[in-house]
Formats: sequence, C-alpha cells, structure tokens
Amino acid sequence: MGRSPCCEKAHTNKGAWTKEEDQRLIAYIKANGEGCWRSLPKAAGLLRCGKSCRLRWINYLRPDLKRGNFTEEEDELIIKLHELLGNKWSLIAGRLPGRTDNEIKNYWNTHIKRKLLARGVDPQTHRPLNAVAVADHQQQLLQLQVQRHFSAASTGHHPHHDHFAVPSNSPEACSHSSDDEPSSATPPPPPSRHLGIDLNLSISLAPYQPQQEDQQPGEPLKQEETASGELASNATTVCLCLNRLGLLGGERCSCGRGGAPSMQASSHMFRFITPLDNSTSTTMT
DNA sequence: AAGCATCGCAACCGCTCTGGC
DNA sequence: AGCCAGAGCGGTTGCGATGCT
Repeated sequence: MGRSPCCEKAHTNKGAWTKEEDQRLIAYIKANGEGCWRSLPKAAGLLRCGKSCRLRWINYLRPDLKRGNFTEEEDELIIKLHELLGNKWSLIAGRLPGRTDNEIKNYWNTHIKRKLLARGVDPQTHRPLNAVAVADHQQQLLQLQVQRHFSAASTGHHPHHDHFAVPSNSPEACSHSSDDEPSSATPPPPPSRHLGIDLNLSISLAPYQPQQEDQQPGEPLKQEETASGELASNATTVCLCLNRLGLLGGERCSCGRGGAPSMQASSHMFRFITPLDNSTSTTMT
C-alpha cells in the first residue's frame, strides 16, 4: 500500500526559497505559530511541501538562530559532543543555542573533519589515526550506548527545546546498588564529567537555557543552580537511569533522584545518568 | 577571460518513531 | 494489535561561489 507522499509533488516548488516565500512563511508562523506542517503551506499560500516549510523555518528563518561563523569554543564543544554522541546532529545542536542540526552537520563535514585530520585524529573515532583500528570497537560500543539512551529518551520534541548534557562514560555516574543496602565501598561519585563537559543527561520541557555569561565553554551547565529561582524550583528531576528503564534487570536505583518517577505537572526535568561500562553494554541489545 | 575543479551550504530524500484511531 | 498520518532525523544531492590553471 505504502505511505501517501507528504505533499502533492506535482504542484510544489522545489529548490531555493524566494524572499516572498520566506516572508509568507514568517508571517504565517508569527500569526499562527508552528505546528501542523502538512497543512501549513496551503494555509500560508505557499506552493511548498510541509516538510520543506518546516526545514526552511527551523534551519533558516527561526528568529533565534545565530548566523555567522562558529567560534573556537563551539568547534571544541562540537568535537567533544560528537565524540560521545556520534552523528546525532540534533542532539549536538541542542547544546549549541542558535545552531541547527543541519548547520552543525554541514560544518562538521566541511571544516571539523578536516581540522581533526590535520591534528592526526580520526573524525569518526576521535582516536589518533594510527590507533583507530584498535580502538574502533570500543568507541562504537560507547556511541551505541549513548545513542540508544538518547533515542529512548529524547524523542517527542524538537531538540532546540531539549536541555541535555552528555551521559557519563563513568561506571560510577550513578550508583545502582540498592537504597536499602548500604552501598559498597565506592565513594560518592564525583560530578559526572567526560572530556571536560558535563555528563549529566538532562532533558527539560523548558527551553534550553544558554550558558551563563561567566561560564567557560565546556564547563558544566549550571542551570539547576543558576537559572535562578523559577527553573530551579520548578525543575523536579526525575531519574531515568538505565535500570529504572528496565535495562539493567530492574535493580533499584540509588542515585537519589529516582523514587517513583512520577510525572508530576511540575516535573520539567528528566535526568539520565547512565553507567556505560562494559558489563552494561552487553545488556543493551 | 574562459574553463574546470573544489568548496560550502541550502534543500531534498528516505527512513524511523510516535501518537491517535 | 495494526494501520496511518505527522513529525523529525541523518545522509545525500544540487548548485552557486570561489579559486586555480
């Protein structure tokens, strides 16, 4: 049977958008907001498919887009995020306010790849080129875990509205021993960090908060403490670490964020703390 | 100046995921 | 449970701009 096409291709324009089309789209979205892309072109008087309208808006016309060159700090952040997430451009874009997945993807392919190669680093594995073959398997495992974790958790809203940090590679990122049993000799985990960036995974229903002015690039976001009052008080963090998702055999989580992950109306923050050690990788099939 | 090669980015395509029925 | 529409994502393509011969 097959799916009906997203638009009536015979009667739609293709190729570059004209100024007039842009104006129509902007005017319509300003008046009516985003949503229902399929019906938007007709309503806005555009001979475009809804998908094309969405892309044009998200990648080019959105008022909060930051046009212009990427900074050195953005470069490094993209590299670090890519090392952890792989080609999950929308997730990476979620950490770069004003940048789109498409923009980052293009920038990666045209600039950063070359930059890494010049450094003697493989752009896919982020390992020294001569060590790529050896490390390839391990890196793929790490990326697979992270990607699966994200895909299980972050679907449903535009990445621009996601606030997340990167999951930890540290097995200690979240203790998965029982609350009831005193935890083993393992000391309380340090703030989860990896490659110099915050490794706590938080997805918020609230819009992404840009880094604070005084915050250094690559430094963990301080949203919970610094996004002051409103967000901090409203953001009930819900633990969604893997064992609560049933991926580690249902052990009880003792990360202190868990409890019953009741999705209260005030629960605007979801935290993912993932133990990504070798033992878990085998369970995540 | 013309022709060709390369680069960079906007846009498209095909697929997956999700939610509603 | 299965189907379908809508939305979103990542890979790829097309084409204008730029550089080189």
